[in-house]
Amino acid sequence: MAVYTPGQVVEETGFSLDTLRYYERIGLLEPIGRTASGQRRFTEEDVAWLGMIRCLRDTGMPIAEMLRFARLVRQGDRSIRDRIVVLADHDRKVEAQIADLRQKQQAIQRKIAYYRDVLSIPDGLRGREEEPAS
Amino acid sequence: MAVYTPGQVVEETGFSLDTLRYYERIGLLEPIGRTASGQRRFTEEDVAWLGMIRCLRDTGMPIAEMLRFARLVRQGDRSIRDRIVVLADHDRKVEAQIADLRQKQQAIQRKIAYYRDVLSIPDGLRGREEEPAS
DNA sequence: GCTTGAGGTGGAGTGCACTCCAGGCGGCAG
DNA sequence: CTGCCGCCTGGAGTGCACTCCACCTCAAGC
Repeated sequence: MAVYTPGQVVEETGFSLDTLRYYERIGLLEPIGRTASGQRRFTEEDVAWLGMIRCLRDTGMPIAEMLRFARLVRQGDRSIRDRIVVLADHDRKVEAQIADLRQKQQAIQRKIAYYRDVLSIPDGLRGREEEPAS
Repeated sequence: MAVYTPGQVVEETGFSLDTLRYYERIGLLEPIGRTASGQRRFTEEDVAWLGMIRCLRDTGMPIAEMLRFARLVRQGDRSIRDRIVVLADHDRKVEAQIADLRQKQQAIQRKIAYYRDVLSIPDGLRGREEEPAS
């Protein structure tokens, strides 16, 4: 089974070396295997788990909650129902996040449109207008 | 023209009183008008600007960039082209953010589906399966 | 007149998620 | 043999965006 050096994992996952060590320290990664001289060697499984971490992190899950999820994963198959609960809950939060982002984005786009509009009115004809209620 | 007490602005904008003061201190809000005894009174315009701030902040614009935008706004109409550049640029970033979120969300949903699948297989028939490549 | 509550100030503190540093080790290319 | 590179450790430091604190003042209600 293939193993990865820290450098390769940095390359593959996009996490910095310091971040990987940090994640191990706080227990988000279980202790990573070592060579005789003490260097880390990540397994395929470690890298896959880091992929999961990336998804959760990039969708805004705080580390404390990822830790809770990590503990569930370590409990093995009997925690699968709980894991579904955690992920489904997070999925809902991501959905809400996207909806909120879309809404705010529309306000920004309206503002851009408003500015474009102001520019398209020749200076001489421009009255004292209100800005839109953003 | 209507004015708002700090409490009313907290109510309307959802920013905390401390945050409002902080925004004024760092110059994200221009100096807010005061009563004779020194209490803030926000104008309609201040509140509208706070609405803009909220959009930008909630879509991930760092304060440093909001400050740049605020400076443009203070320069008046001749900065409108620059403001469009800033907002359009940010709009693109928000779009990318949403796309990324959607993608990560799908990975999470696949994971949920995988877990549901594991649960639906009676224990006795369950083999030694790999987790999906997240 | 006294309490209560909203608000004022300057400055220190917080929480999160890293990120950096000094000093040291093991392997290998020249 | 000598660099140098990649990696090791414990611990300190960073950046961001607030948030809290102690202490003070004003305005209104009982």
